[in-house]
Amino acid sequence: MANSKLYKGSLNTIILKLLDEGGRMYGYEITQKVKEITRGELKITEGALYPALHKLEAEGLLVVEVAKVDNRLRKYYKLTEQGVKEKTNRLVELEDFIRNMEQLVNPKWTIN
Amino acid sequence: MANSKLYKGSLNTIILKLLDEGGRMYGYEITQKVKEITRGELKITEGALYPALHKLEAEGLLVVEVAKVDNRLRKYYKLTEQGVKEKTNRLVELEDFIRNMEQLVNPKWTIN
DNA sequence: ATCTTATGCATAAGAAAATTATGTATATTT
DNA sequence: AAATATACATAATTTTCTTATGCATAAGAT
Repeated sequence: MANSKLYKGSLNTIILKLLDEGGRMYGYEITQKVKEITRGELKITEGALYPALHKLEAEGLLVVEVAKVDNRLRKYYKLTEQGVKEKTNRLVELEDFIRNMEQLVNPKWTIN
Repeated sequence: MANSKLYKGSLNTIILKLLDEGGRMYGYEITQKVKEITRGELKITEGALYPALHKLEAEGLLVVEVAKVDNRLRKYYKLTEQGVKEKTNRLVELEDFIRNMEQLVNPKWTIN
């Protein structure tokens, strides 16, 4: 995914958020979008992405729709109703995580 | 570590940062400090902490000093010179990570 | 014309980092 | 006396990712 181990665990959140925005996206499109948004700093590998998509689908958070464009296969994914809810949860978790990490590395107020 | 998977991969960064501030700390103290700073939201488990400390020590980023307080054992850890450098790198990575994640979930500027 | 890169999917083996479950031992609180 | 807090440790398992590989078509470069 990246040179930093910090991204471990964040892939599902990223997928859910992008699908929420994009309406529907296919795997390769997700990898490109992420690369674009992070200006090349984060590259989603296929070995991580496809299993993650399959898992989210199996969990009922995504539905897939197969299309053929230019004689090439595409699998469009979109959020289910449950997926939208889970996306919201994941984003809250992400905000909490970021807040806690910033508090840890740059404490704004001390307790004692 | 926490209910959210996002913390996966961030433990070493947390340890290095806390030791940089605290000068020297022992394992249990780290767990309490983290709980305190995050107001209970992040609990470091021993099963994660102790192996992590041992690994950082083996990598030469920490040195240990054993003490006996109230007839109980304590292993004080502190950063080596190399540990201080690595801490700096990890904090930069953390900032990059946070910046990228915020850009992904809440894009402030579009590219196209 | 051929080779490389881009597009598009997929899985399998292995590594890394955690969780969960134990285990030992002393001190303090109820 | 029992439960909780303090203090360390490891082993089995799970989760998530990397790395490597595989197949196939389209487009661009030499």
